Amino acid sequence: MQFNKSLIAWYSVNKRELPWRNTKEPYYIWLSEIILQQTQVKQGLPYYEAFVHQYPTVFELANAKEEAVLKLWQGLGYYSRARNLHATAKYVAVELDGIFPDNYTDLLKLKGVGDYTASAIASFCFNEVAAVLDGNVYRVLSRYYGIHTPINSTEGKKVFKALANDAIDIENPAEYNQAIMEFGAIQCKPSGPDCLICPLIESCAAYRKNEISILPVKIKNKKPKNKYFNFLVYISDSDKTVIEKRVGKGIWQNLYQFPLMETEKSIDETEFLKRLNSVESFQDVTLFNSVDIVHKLSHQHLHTKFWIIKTQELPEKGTDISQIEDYAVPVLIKNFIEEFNFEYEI
DNA sequence: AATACGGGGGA
DNA sequence: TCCCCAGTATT
Repeated sequence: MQFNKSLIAWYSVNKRELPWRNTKEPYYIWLSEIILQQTQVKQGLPYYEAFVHQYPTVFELANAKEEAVLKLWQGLGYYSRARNLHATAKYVAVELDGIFPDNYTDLLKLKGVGDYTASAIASFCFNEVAAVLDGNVYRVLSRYYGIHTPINSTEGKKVFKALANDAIDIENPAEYNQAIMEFGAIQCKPSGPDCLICPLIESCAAYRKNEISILPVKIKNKKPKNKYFNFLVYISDSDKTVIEKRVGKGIWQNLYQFPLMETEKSIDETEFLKRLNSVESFQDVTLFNSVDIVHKLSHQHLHTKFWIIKTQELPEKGTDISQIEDYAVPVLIKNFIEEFNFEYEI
């Protein structure tokens, strides 16, 4: 059997039951695809359920506050996805009367929708012949055809795109796209793939040449950069603290945090007080964590200290401590809030 | 052509 | 530690 027909046959037997597989409604497909970008099904699933429950149609999502969307997205990462999700919902609801574009070219124009997502929606919802190319597809194709071109190089993207367009089943692009991704996700896994029960074992170049473990080839990531964060956790006599919105560029845009003092290296209390007192009058300061909390992102390692500052008056307008859970915060801040337990402290 | 952008999980 | 994940936008 051909490569694509074999995958479809495999898929019909082995596919997982997932909520977005029971619909062709573009809103649900789009929502699931945005959530699943660089995110495993297991991690994204509860978020998908929450969004569908909270925003059953594109109109509810469009009418929501961005703050509410970010709060529901909290913990999933890559927050530009949530901001773009909301912006696109507003665009589709208002400008397109709630009707999503019905083809690859127009879908691609939506914020947060790139080549992969446009292909996925176009094929799943409208059966357009548009081959998806995600991490799973790269792996399956590179192994099956024995391609050593790095998948994250410009050349590689070109080569694999051509291969994907060549392999797609033009009679059933939706099934084929689902099939090759599912196959990559649960059988042709990054490590320890189940080759011995693989329907493609006879014709798989990587298996024949014993290259399963070295394919796909990928250009290595650069080392993450170290950063040193000091969060100023104020507690006033009237049980307020200071929390502020992250604006501008960089990570966690539009999420909330305690006032941040970033330093070149890890600092001690003397150094901290020196920098703090150059701005403010006396405070009672204690360090929450004696050892830096290292929050690891894919491109940054954040060495973090939380400084508890008890004070009569806040340096700026405060927020009731009882309300901090309402704000969308990075996981680093969320973990601190849970561990610190303000209620016990005040 | 590179880099920024999160967080969780597997080996 | 390092790699991967239903990638996209910006530089």
